[in-house]
Amino acid sequence: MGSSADTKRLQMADIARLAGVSVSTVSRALNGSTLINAETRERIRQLASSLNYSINLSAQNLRLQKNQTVAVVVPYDAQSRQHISDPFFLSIVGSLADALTDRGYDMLLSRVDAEALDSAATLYDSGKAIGIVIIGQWRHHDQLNALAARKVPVVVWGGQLPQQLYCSVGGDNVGGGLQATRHLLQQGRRRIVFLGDAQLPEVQLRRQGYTQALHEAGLAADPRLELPVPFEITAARGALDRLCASRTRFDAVVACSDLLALQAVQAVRACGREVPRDVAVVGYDDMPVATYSDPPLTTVHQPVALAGAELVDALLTLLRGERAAPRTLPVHLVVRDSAPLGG
Amino acid sequence: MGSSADTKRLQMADIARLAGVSVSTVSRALNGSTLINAETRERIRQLASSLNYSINLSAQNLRLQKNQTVAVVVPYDAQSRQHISDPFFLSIVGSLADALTDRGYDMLLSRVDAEALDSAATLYDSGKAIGIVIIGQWRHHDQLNALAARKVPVVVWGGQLPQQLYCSVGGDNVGGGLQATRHLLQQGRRRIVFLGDAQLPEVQLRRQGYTQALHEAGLAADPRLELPVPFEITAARGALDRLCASRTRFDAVVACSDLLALQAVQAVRACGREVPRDVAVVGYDDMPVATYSDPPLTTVHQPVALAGAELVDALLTLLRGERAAPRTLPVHLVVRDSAPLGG
DNA sequence: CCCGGATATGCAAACGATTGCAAGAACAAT
DNA sequence: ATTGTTCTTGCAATCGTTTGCATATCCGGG
Repeated sequence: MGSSADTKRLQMADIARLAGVSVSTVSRALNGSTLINAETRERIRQLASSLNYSINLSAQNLRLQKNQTVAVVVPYDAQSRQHISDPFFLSIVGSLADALTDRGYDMLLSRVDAEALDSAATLYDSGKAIGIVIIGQWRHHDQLNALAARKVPVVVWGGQLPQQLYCSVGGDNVGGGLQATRHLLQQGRRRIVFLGDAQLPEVQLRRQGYTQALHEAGLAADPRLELPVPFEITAARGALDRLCASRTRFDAVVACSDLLALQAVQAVRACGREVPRDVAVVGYDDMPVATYSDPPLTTVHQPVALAGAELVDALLTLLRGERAAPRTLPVHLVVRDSAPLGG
Repeated sequence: MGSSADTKRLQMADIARLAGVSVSTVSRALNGSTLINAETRERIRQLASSLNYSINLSAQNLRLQKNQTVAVVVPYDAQSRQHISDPFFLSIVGSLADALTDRGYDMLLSRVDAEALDSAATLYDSGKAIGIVIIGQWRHHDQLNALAARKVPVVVWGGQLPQQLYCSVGGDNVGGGLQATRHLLQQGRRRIVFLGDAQLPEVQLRRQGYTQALHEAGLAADPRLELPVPFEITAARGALDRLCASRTRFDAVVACSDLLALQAVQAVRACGREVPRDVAVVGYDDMPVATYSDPPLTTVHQPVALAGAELVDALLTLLRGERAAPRTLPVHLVVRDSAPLGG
């Protein structure tokens, strides 16, 4: 009694019966076919909408072999059971939601284990989605290549790598690393820590920019200054504290996210040094937190709103059967107090 | 040539032909029916998985009248064409993704115009989703009631109102407003600004807590101190600047989000006053930005991780045909520097 | 009065899976 | 040799739409 299931869902047959016509007529009327008498068509439409009828999409998709759903996959770290919580990824999700809605597609949001990115293909194989957007390459460039080889329509947010079969869209990571590091060098910093997990392609590329900037300045990269912190924020803090406690000197930090940068700020302060006087810090992503933080972060701005649109457009290109080339979106350094000009 | 569409998707009939059996046998084998000879079953499963076959869900859902998809709706403001970008809402989305994935459901993320919340019902009527989670009540309590009256399985993140037919899950807004305001009163603040759009039920409830705390302290609410700022952040800044420029005095602010609180901090500083010395500020939500901001925000913590789980559980209760009572989740004040103890 | 051509509608076969029922095969008991 | 059981498998109907084709109705012209 009172079950929500006792109200059976309306279907065309019901409308047809009430209107005294056949289901074919209802189908055509609702689809606006001119075969149907204009009056009848209008009458059926009124009836349907007054009953809040709307079509059963499983049946329609089955019949028309159609589907307007795109899967968006946010990988998670199975070991740490980490949630989707990184603000940057969530922003990309929001941006994708906007872009897909604008273009009339539905968005299916899924999580998959970051170690088994290829399992995302099930979403396509099963007909749940016509294509897949994966946020981040993580450690599995190979699996992504395998997906593309299988002709799964997939676009990945991330860096562009050699030997890449799939389409990627991402910020200019080399450029970002380069700009951040150059800026610090111009302010006279010489011992610059690089903070990020270089097993991730994007981080790897940023480190490439970092190294290149050092070389331009005639400096060699010091491995002791490369902190391969895991992705998770709280674990990063430990590594930072150890660095501060060690005899290793440093006067600046390039971090691979704004939250990492702020952890660095806190670690530096915890051992009695000041930002930016003793240590300048540059973040990455330019999330809202960067403007409001103490100090406001100098950071590499990523074009989030553009990201969603570019990812979706690339996927639609693939779906039309055309080739979609990887794209690199411009990034730029936003200078704030954590690594100011003239610091 | 080279089209991604030229590889036709596998179906059961293909597997059946290759295995030399009928589709019924394949169906039963893949579903693990014991009717099928164990050897045959294993052979078919191997074949299917080696071909990356996976079932067509439109067909399966149609046949089984089943669906494992829940729609999550994030309303947007059609006037300002505002994107899904509020960090709190995005966090709730992340939390829902976790909760749904854990329970084996898919999540369809949609946007709808906040003025037409009832249009979300299409997601249910069309069979796209078995139920709907709407994030926020916005101005349309009535529309939500209408949905519930129509037996659409819907759960809403928001406040509990009188005359409410739908199930809501939300933080304790009255309690949050009360705690925030009491805290400020205890620190000796007397002219407390309330910052938020009271057309939104959640804000309305928080204001109720605010007013109640004032009464407890023997104070009357001063309408000039209630700033009905729109939801959008940048527009709020203007209202704040006008308040600062006017002769209206105030020594504290209760804001309805952390970002609003930080706008208040900036406005206060812009007219030469200090936080918290001259004006104490309390935020709402306790997003990451609150810990890193300058100053770190005293704010009302909302249980985001719990929120997703509670919303999903409530929806599943409805889907079982049971009644789901509205739930109010506990919130608590986190005291940081923007409104410290002894300030 | 009959016929041709619109115009409007219905019949029935798909789409890809599931499942009740029937039936074939193998074998033992009578 | 006949019958009954048990174990496997296939047939065919079904889920809710869409759509090619057939059909029914109505009109004016010959």
